[in-house]
Amino acid sequence: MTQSKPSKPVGAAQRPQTRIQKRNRETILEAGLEVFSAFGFRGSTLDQIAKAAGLSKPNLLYYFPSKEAIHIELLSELMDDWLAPLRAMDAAGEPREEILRYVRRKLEMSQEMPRESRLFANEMLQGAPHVLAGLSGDLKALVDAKAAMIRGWSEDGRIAPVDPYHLIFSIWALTQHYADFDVQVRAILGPGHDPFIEAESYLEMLFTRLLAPDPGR
Amino acid sequence: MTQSKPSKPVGAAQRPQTRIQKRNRETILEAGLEVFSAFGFRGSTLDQIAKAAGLSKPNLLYYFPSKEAIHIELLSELMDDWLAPLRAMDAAGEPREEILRYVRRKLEMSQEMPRESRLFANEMLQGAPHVLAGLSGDLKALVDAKAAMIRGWSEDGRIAPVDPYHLIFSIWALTQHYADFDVQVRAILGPGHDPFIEAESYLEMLFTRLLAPDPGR
DNA sequence: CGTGGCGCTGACCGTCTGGTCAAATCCGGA
DNA sequence: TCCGGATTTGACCAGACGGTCAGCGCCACG
Repeated sequence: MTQSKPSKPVGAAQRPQTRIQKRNRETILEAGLEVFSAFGFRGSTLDQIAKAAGLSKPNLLYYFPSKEAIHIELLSELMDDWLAPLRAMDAAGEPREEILRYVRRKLEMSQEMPRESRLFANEMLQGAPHVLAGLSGDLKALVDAKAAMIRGWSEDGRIAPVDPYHLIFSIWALTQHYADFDVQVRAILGPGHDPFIEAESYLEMLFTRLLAPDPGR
Repeated sequence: MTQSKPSKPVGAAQRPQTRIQKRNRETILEAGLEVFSAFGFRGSTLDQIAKAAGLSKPNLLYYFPSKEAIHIELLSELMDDWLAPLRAMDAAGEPREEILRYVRRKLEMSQEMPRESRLFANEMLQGAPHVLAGLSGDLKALVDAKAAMIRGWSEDGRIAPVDPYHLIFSIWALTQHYADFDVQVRAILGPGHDPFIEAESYLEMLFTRLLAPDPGR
């Protein structure tokens, strides 16, 4: 029977005990984010991650059972942070301000956490093999709730009538685009432009016009 | 000196002579598109592509000098098709109709050519190592020209004032999102929804409201 | 000042991967 | 029919990859 390695930390199941464990797990996840977001899952190697973390490859595998485990851990951590601003959208607030705040916050996150955005985009492009369950579960439930809220605002005439699901999609698409396609955006704008500053006022204008109630009547 | 393989086809430099060559090159590119778009460049293997093409691996390398050569060929072919609708935007047309036609065509392409869209997105996420030159060259020139055109429309009061560059970015982001994040979109909408049909009317509405001249005054 | 277990590592393994090569097969034109 | 080049392939290679393992240091605690 198996002996040895009696307390090898497995995945994220148990409580991370030692502070060394906590520190090294965080170091590894940080390095994993750096590498995975730049090269994708299959394009990244344990050696790359180990080097970025300043640890040896076997040491990585002492804290995580496999390369995939690091990836999965990153993705599940990500989903929480990523959706927090959507959760914060408040039915009691002023509708256009709530939506615009969400747009602004999401754009901020694209600027400050482009690696997370790319990691997520990569996962989606591959067909979301690791998070598909989460998508049609938690995420769908959250979006359903918020969509109902937005629909309520539309029906009350506080914002123009819009499909709330596609409104949310368009917020995601427009904000994450500036992180995921950063190279293209910068190549086209040329030097001397800050994509994110310009995007902020552009998106504010776009959603203001889109949501203005009684646009023509 | 090198003898043998006197007429081995190299890249896309020479004229593809035989019809066998033409057929097989097309078969390989089709298979490469299938595999690369699903797994990314590093995530795809020559064996996968060979299997998808129904050819042997050495045979692949008889027609293309390397895995990367297949990838590059696909990307450069792609850029042309991908930008054709933008090229077709006509200064002489009715501005809103020209822009909306572009949006519709781009959305159509997302639906009909999702593999190309994902291939391109993958390349962007990795920092566009193979097409960076093209981005800041041809692409930038094309976008500059069309942006100037759109700015002219704005200044003439035929559409509302908008930053033309970010207008173009938003068209790309909103249409390609439905191809690249297809899994997520479908997971959230649930069965019984056709994302692309809904997207068409949503985007038409969005850009109509965005571009309507004299929105409030 | 032991000592037991946590933390860490060099060496190693089996597999996969991109690519090569010599040889076999195919095929159109003379 | 025959031939030379075009096409195809099985066998192979060197390196990279994810992962394993036995053992070594080190440190907290008694």
